[in-house]
Amino acid sequence: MHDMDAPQVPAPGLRERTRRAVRAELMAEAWRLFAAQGFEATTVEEIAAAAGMSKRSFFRYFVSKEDLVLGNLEDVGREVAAALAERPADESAWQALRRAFDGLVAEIEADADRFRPLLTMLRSEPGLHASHVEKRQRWQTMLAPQLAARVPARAGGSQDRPDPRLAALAGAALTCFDVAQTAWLDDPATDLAALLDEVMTAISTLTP
Amino acid sequence: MHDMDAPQVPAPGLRERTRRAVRAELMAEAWRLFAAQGFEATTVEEIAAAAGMSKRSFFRYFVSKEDLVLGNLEDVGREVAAALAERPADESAWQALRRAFDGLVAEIEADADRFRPLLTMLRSEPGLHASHVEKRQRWQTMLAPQLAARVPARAGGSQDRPDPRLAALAGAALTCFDVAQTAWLDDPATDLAALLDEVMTAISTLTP
DNA sequence: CCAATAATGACACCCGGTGTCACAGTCTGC
DNA sequence: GCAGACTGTGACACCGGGTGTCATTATTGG
Repeated sequence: MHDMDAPQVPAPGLRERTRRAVRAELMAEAWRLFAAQGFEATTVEEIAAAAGMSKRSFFRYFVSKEDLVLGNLEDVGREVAAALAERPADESAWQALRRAFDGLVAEIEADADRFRPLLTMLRSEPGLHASHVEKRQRWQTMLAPQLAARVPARAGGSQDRPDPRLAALAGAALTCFDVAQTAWLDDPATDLAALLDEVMTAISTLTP
Repeated sequence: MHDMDAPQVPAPGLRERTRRAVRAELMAEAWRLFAAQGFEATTVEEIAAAAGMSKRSFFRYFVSKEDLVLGNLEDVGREVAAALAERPADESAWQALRRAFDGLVAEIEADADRFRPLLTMLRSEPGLHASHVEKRQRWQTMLAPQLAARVPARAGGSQDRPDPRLAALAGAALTCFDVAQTAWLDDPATDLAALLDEVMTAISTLTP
């Protein structure tokens, strides 16, 4: 394999670099406005104007106004799924799920000052909240297949369709994460990791 | 307690009756159009015209186009919460949650032919799906407080804030319901109750 | 029958989002 | 150096969901 022709990952290329710069500029400007007037009250035209461009061009960088806020959530989901895939094989599904969140939890707690207003906005603005919940529910479909090896085979079910128990486990873990995150937002004293531990062990001990 | 002076429930009043009739008419007309062309492809103006009224009047009966589809979900959530509250006290939280779904499960299976296209549409149309997920997540806040008596007191937590473990249990049960419902849509052969049983017992047995 | 009240239609408007077109820049190969 | 091809951009019109307003029309109650 030659070098010189790597398509996207190792060669950002000037095109892609400027594109990323403009996206970052738009995000920064948008965030300033959101903090000042809220998400809904800020219009796309304002954001575009603040970054010195037309509304039409804004939509060439973000597919929607919500995408500006929630776009990177897709990658975060992939990171969690990757972390789950790399957990040792002797961990149970539930343990592995708990550990798969470690990176994200650490990241959030590391600069909580940046994440707290973001997450708070995600809960307060209705449209944003809906999209957030939906996007995060799609993590479930990324995580579920990774659990197959950690769960005994299904009793009677057909093997061709995806095992709903895996989806349920992944979904329950994500619910725990969401609940812990919410409690963490409401009570700045406690730390997120402890909350997640408490909530996930509650599921394992209180479900029979 | 006298009778004769119940304010709204037993005395619909002609005003409210016609209002309900118009709402029903709009829903029927809308559903016909949705089935023919899909949710997004059907415009509010079409629905209103089909029911013989202006677009403006449509929004006097439904706060949004999505509300026409998801409006009753609010009441369904209340029904589930009521069913949960009436479960015998000796049932565990998880058992009570499972049983609280019985009414809804029976209702769905009773006329599956009506629910199947509805639920399928909720999953296929993106905007609708987002609102659905969000609305159903609000069931969590209705169910969680009912579980307090079925769960041992928290270890170190403050008593003034809501117990996140309750929200996690309710949320996990709702996730199970959602997963079972999805599997039921994909595989018309199995019955919903059995799927819900399988998935909820999977959570209780596979979480350690 | 008449006055207060509610429902309606018509119209203008906002905002998120898209399609289109013409124009500028840049990057190629000749 | 130049003709392209490709890309990014602004301008404009347009769509559709949703709202504010106002004048007109039922309905209701006295």
